[in-house]
Amino acid sequence: MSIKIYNTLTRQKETFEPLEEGKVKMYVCGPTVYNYIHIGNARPAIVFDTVRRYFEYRGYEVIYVLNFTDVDDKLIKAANELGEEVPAIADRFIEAYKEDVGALGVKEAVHHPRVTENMDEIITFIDSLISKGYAYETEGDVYFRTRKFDEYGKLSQQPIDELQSGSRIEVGEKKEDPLDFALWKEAKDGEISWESPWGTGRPGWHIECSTMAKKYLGDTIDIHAGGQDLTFPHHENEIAQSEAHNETDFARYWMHNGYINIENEKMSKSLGNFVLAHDLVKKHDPQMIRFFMLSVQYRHPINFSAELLESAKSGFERIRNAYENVKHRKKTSMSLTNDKDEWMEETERLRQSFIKEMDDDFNTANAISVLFDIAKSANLYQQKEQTDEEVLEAYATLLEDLTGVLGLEIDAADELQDEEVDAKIQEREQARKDRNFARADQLRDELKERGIALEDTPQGPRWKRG
RNA sequence: GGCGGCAUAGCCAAGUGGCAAGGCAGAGGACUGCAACUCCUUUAUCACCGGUUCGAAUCCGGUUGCCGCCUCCA
Repeated sequence: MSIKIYNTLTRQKETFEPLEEGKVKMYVCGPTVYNYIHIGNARPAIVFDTVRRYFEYRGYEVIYVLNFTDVDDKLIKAANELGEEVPAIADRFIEAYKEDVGALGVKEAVHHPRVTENMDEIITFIDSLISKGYAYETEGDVYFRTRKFDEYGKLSQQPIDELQSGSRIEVGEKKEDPLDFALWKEAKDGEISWESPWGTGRPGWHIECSTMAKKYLGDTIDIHAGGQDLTFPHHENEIAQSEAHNETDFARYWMHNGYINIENEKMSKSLGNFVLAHDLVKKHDPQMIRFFMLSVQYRHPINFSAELLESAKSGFERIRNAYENVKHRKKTSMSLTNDKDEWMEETERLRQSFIKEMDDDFNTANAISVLFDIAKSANLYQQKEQTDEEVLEAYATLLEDLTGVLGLEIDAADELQDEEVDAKIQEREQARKDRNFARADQLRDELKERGIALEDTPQGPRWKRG
């Protein structure tokens, strides 16, 4: 069995074949760090983290690179507005990004390159493009000669002449052609800048990714990923730069995630209808946000609302309950042999069906439906009069493994310990024995007010927070 | 104007040629002292109109509606 990926470049699903056996070289376009990220920015972080986790689950080593754009127009603007230096702002929001995305279960990348730390490589890259005739300098700026790259438009599948009709020609244009894009921008007075053969300035937006992907992963990488809107022009330009420079294919598989909408409208900083991940993870269990995001195929749009988040939460509770049911039952189970084998086979069958769904272009929506199948199966087994410890353990492990692949943390506190709660439960049990149900209910209500939910099972009472 | 996507039950969402997954919400039942958890039962002429086919949500043509990219954007 093999993993299939929908490749934007070919507009079809293709079997994944790594350049190097057992390795995946993956570059994801990261945030421009001038503000907190909104939940739209959180989607690619979560989606591609899940892709990475799945590759790892399937035995690949993933060299995961996610860059930070720590100098550009928006950062300079923010610096002016806040009266701070660009690096201070960048540092602050890189930390915030890591914190927010970390709360959402996203693993740290293997490399987190920053533009400002790769300035030499960027300048060398641009210089080399000029030598090859793919770029030219005018009045301190350097532009890429777009029409010289024959395959321009192959990712977005736009005929080059149609692009021109839509492109904006700015006043005081220094470009040879409106399609040309900036590799290097001359610094205005007081702007943060670096020395270069073309005077002081800073890199254009696209060049950083070409340079850093090459530096950390090589001339050709396996997977390049990002939001749908980056397809054009960002990724198209990256291809042009990298392939002109390296004279080989840049990325083999291009993956793009769909948008998050608010009230069916695109969420964006410019429209002002965005929800900051920073705020959201404080209001809701970040696990639920992640579960919600993964409940839809990554290429499709998601509509976001508090109601939908609640609905996802109820769903995830079901899976978590099944896990707790199994864990709890394990305490009172014994070893049996009669139907053990078929249940063990059942757990393996369920694991395989999860793999099958994820193999199909990381279909997390279907993978989650397998999680629900597992929950049902586990609940049915757990309710039998006699249960086998190994089977229960197999279900628990299965749920831990597969929720882990999705970056979800199911492993709640194993042994809840609280003497005061235990004392109340004991008291309630006595009251129940005495058929003093008024007192028993009173005790249960008291606990509930403290955020502790009691559940009576055939194996005795248990409790959980929430 | 160019390129592309979407339309499936009250809501969310898979499925892309062979009897329409799953979840949430609702209804009924089992379990329970009552609950909770759980289990069982239950809800769809797949936007519309044509066509291809033994067979279409799925392929083709058209219509309508919504959305995105072409300009900073995940």
